[in-house]
Amino acid sequence: MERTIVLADDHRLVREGLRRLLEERGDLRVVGEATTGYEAVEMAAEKSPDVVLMDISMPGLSGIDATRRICRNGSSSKVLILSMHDNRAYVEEVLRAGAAGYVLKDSASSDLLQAIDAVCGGDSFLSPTITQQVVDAIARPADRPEAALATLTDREREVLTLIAEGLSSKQIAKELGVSLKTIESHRANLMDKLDIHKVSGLVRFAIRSGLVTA
Amino acid sequence: MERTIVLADDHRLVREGLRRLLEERGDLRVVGEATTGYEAVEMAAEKSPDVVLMDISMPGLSGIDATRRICRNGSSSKVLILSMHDNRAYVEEVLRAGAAGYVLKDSASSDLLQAIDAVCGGDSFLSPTITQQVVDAIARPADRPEAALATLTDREREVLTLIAEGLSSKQIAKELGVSLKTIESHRANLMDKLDIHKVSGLVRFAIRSGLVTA
DNA sequence: ACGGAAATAGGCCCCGGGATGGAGAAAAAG
DNA sequence: CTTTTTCTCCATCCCGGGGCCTATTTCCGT
Repeated sequence: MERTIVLADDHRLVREGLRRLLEERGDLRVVGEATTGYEAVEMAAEKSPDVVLMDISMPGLSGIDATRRICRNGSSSKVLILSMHDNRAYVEEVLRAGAAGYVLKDSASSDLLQAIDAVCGGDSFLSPTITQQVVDAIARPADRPEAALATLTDREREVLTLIAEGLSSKQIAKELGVSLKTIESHRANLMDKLDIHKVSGLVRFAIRSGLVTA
Repeated sequence: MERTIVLADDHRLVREGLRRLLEERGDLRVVGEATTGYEAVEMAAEKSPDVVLMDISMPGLSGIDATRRICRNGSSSKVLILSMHDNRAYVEEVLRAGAAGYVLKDSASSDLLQAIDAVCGGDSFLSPTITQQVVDAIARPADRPEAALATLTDREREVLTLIAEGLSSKQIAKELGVSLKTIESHRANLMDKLDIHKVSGLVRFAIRSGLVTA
């Protein structure tokens, strides 16, 4: 089955190179080329390609903004970002904009072809380097707060959880069936141990520690 | 260059099948098989393979715990999880345990081979389905609150951010160079608009919205 | 020019809760 | 069995801030 593709990149040589790379495979056909974000949005609407291969840095409307518009317009086209940047912040932004994949420009061509297959199949694709970063981000967080969390007693951890869930000391007291004063003590003690003296800080600590979800 | 591999799975037929699958390629050699988590840990220490291909559900020590031990022992072996479960909770747990990749059991064999190459090269690898989930998790958060967030004025959003960062109204007033009462007004207004009347709720909303990080 | 939204500011009341300082009982650790 | 930790409870002080109401200025869109 043939896949249709729109290329969006402001450098002609890059577009021509990509076009040859893609069409070499036989089942991929480039049906349009855009040189600005605006053109990419228009062309996505006109041609309804399976994939829009989008560069981020383009004159006028950036690739990120173009992605946002295409995805917001309920298009069935998948946007695959082709970028030279491997910052995690960038990646998060384009994914939030609705991109289905993120391929680095120094990837092997096989990676790009694989990415196209993945997004056409409804899956997401991230370049290995990006995947690495995402995995690091998932793996890291639980390391730090765990130590401080361990210094709390079971009861204190329970109280902290309920604080982070938005209950007042009075509500917590009722919930746990003890006196208001008791909760206030636990509260004071855990704040002391964690050296966090604001509700906002406690909530963020509880979320980082996995006691509650944001 | 030849890669050495240790298989850890409690089902013999699975191990034998994997062994053939891997050795078919010529540059992969299975140097050991483990049937429990304990055996996997021992074998990783003895043979120092490039990759430990680890099932999660094994009698005794689970694959997750085995992964944790192997990684904590400063082994240079990469652990590649081979699992039938695609729960995000599972994935996060094994990644935190130190696994370099996560491959689903219903993947194509080419995915598995690719995963082995990736982790040997120092990259991480996630099965496409898993990548999809991770991307969703990154992309989603900004969707829901965005509507409510849009009803806030720039100033209110600014104040909300500072509240979530733990500043008191007085500090925010100083920071923004306006009167305390002004901040209290903004505060009251944004709480009204969001219908969130507790600091804890505001902080969680701000985190979900991406205004601040946990 | 007029109406509305946003940003600014003030007053008043009162509740939640942080800081400080004890104190007794039960459970775990030694 | 003693010591320590944990959980329980109480009092006083006073600040931060939520609820409620009003008012001024600026700016934007009609």
